[in-house]
Parts: sequence; C-alpha cells; structure tokens
Amino acid sequence: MLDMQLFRENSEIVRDSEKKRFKDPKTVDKVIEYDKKWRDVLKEVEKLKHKRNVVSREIAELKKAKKNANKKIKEMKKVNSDIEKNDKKANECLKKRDSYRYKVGNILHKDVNTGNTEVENKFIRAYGKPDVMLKDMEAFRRDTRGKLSFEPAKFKPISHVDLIEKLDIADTLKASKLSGARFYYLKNELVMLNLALIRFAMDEVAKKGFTPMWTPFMLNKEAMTGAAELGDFEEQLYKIQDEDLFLIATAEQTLATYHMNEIFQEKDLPKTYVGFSTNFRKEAGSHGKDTKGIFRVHQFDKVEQFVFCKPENSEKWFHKLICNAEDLYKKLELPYRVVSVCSGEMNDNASIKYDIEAWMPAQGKFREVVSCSNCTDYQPRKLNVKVDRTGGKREVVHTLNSTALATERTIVAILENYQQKDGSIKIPKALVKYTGFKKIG
RNA sequence: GCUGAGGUGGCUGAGUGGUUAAAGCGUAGGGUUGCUAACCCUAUGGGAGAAAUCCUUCGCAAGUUCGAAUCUUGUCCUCAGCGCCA
Repeated sequence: MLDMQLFRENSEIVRDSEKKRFKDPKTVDKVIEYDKKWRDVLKEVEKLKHKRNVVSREIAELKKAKKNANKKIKEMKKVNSDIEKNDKKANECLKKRDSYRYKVGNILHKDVNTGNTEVENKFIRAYGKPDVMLKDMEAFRRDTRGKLSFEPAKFKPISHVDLIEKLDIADTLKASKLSGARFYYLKNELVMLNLALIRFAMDEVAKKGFTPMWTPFMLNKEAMTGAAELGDFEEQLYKIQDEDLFLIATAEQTLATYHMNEIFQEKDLPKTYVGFSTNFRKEAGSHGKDTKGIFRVHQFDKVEQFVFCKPENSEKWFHKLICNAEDLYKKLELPYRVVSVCSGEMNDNASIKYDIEAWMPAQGKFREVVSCSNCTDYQPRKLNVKVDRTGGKREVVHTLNSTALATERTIVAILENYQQKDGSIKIPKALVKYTGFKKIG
C-alpha cells in the first residue's frame, strides 16, 4: 500500500499512475474522502477520551481523599457511551479508507511503457543465436552479443507435450484422473533433472552471497494478507479447509513475511535471500491457456530471490536480480529475451517489472520463465518492515523479488531447445554435474 | 496432544487496578576535551494537529470497571517436561 502522505499531498501523482495502469482513478478520491472523514471523527473521539482521562484522575484524587465521587462517575458513563459510538464510526471510516487504499497500485517507475497488452512490453535485451529467434524478433531490436555453443535445430522440433510422453519422463494423464487437470507426475530422468535445476540455481545464487532458505509452503491469513495481493485470495490461493492456512503461490510470500513487523538497524541491510518452495496456484481465469503439458500447472517448483534494502539502493538491486537470473539462463545456454512489462499488465505491488522469456522453438514463441519486480516501499509498508537510519529517522525499507529459476518451465525450455534429431535430449553442460547423466533417451 | 512457565520499546528488563510505563544498553544530536576514550545534557513506539497539545501503545481479541500492562475468558506464539510421530 502507498504512503498516506502521497494521497494527502500529491494525489495527482497517484491518479496519473492509476490511469496508466488502466484503473479507475476515482478510487484515489475515495481514499482521500474517507481519510478526511476519519480525521474529523478522530478529533471528536480524542477530545472525549481526553475528558475521560482528566475526570478519571479527579475521581482517583477524590477517592484518595476519601470523598464521594458518585456524581463524576455518573457523568463518565455518558462520556463512555459517546466514545464508543464515535470510536466505531472512526474505525469504519479507517477501514473503508484502507480497503480503497489497498486497491491502488504502486506508483509506476518512469521507464514503464504505458500499454494494456503484452505487445506494449518494452524490449530490453536478448541472449542467444539470433536466427533461432528470427521469426519472433521482427518487432524487437536485435542484440547479437550472446552466443550459443550449440547449433539451432535443423529439424522441426517436437513440443514438450509430446516429448514427455514419448520419452516416458512425465505423466499428466494419470495425474489428471487422480488430482485433476494441470497436475503431473515427473518420472525417471525428469525427476533428477528437476532436482538438478533446484540445486544448480541454489548454488549459483548462494555463491553471490544470498542466504539459502527452504520456506514453509503455507502461511496463515494474517501473514498472507501482508504478502499477497487482494485478488490473489479469489484467483490464485488455495485455502486449507478448517485451518487458518493458505498454500503459498510463491516463496516471495514466505520470504517477504520472514521479517514482518521488524525494524532493521541500517548496518544490517541489505538482507538477501534465495529461497526454494513448491508453489500452488489455482490459475483461475486462465482456462483454455496452455492446457497440455507442464507449462502452466497448479503446482510447480521455483527458486526465488528476495531482497530487503535501503530505499536508495533498490534500483541497483533490481538490476542485480535480473542479471542473476539471466546468468542462470546463460549458463544453461537457453536463448531468451528480457522485456519490461507494460503498465496495464503489471501487478499492484511492482513499480517496475522485467520478465525473462525463454525461446520455445516448438511453439515458435518466447514464453515467460522469470519475473523480477521492484516493489519499493509498497509491499514492506503493508508488512511493516522498517529501518532505523543514522540521523534517528525511521523509514520503510524497499523490497524486491525475482525468480531465479522456475524448474518446470525451464524443463520445457530445455526439452524444446536441447532435443536432438534422434529424439533424445541433451543435458545442458552446466547441469551434468548435478544430473549425473548427459542425455535423456 | 497433555501439564507447567512465560510473551512489556531496536535489545535487556522492572512494574500486580489510579496521570505521565522504571532503569540499563544501543542509536542520533549537543556539551566537555589538543585527538580518541571516558564523562555530562537532550532525544529515541504509533497516530491526529500549522503549533501548543492531545489520543494511543505492554502478543492478539473479547469482557469486568468511572479507570486495566496489572483482574477474567478465549486465542496465537515461545520455552521446559511428558506423550505421539517421518
């Protein structure tokens, strides 16, 4: 959520940002309206409470002096009922104000393209052999700096959906009978490949000084409210029946809440984490999209980066996080492009978001595998994470999150990019020491 | 799961119905000093207000009371012991 000062003093900035997100700027006015109401009622309540405090003291003195205080006690009963009434009113206003406030997204970074569909995403850079990507690259500037050590396929690549069946390395049919659509069993070498990718990503990011974490896969309502966005509760999150627990949709949620309600000393920042979790998503609203295979599923594994830092450093960390993720895909020698997600496609927490999209030759498309966001003070304000600055001031920190590596999607990219003419799959060089084998099939 | 003990500011920790929540450490500002250390003074949870000032805050919630950190109930968490368990 945004700083109230921003609504009170610079509401135009907020309104502009909401317009660029294609959201209704009237929400901003509602926030201001209820804030005003709240403050008016609050003044009344505080006056009454002051009276209560004063008279209470008088009663105490009378009692000490062994005098009768009945008259004053009677008077207080009336004051108390007034307090109760106004207190209720004030709380209602505050609740309304904040429910509108939660609906307002983070202030967009100036570099974010205004647009409502992914076509408006801004091309940042690409890695990989350009002719592999040519078909899809026309709309984008080309960057030929990256080189792949393998030749692009000279045959028509088979989609991962068919490959997993052919090679007997996953089973979505059985899973759909037992758990439902968008579930899967990994089998044989794919199990080892999945584990290898987790360990690979963990190793590489931990090497850069990030603290490795294996997080809970569930959070209670209070924590989840701090970490997730409003819409997530309906569209994304699974609730455990009869328990105050939700399955997490990303380790971002457990890493963000790790320091909930904490105050850092300046010298203790930044805190950098690389966390593993399995993630659970309802994927409501994506009916019909990627229904086959393991690209869009209800349950997947991911290594996630998360940073708490001083406000002046979040820009720097944003670029570090995306570079860390890119390093992984470079080591795996998978072609990709980086795009800056446009305003209308961005979630409320982020002020700016870069996606890495890996080239999927069988689909002939770039598909999202990494998402890197600078949430500035928006997320930590809700989580109440602050820093004591030298100079004595206390300030909300900044938070950032980025995928390091989402294993199932990366598996799809490997299957499609590393398939050989004979139908086998070569294992990326960087992974062989983790898998113990060099090919599948 | 059972029993017992406990949850107070950035940290340690006193406070068991009557204003302002001791004290120490840490942090910031100032003073003193040739410099550093030590020492001294001031500030240091959240909110409303232009300010004076006021409200609020003792895990969370409900209750008793004119008045609750303090009493009652529920709940969450931590620790110890017992039980169960991969």
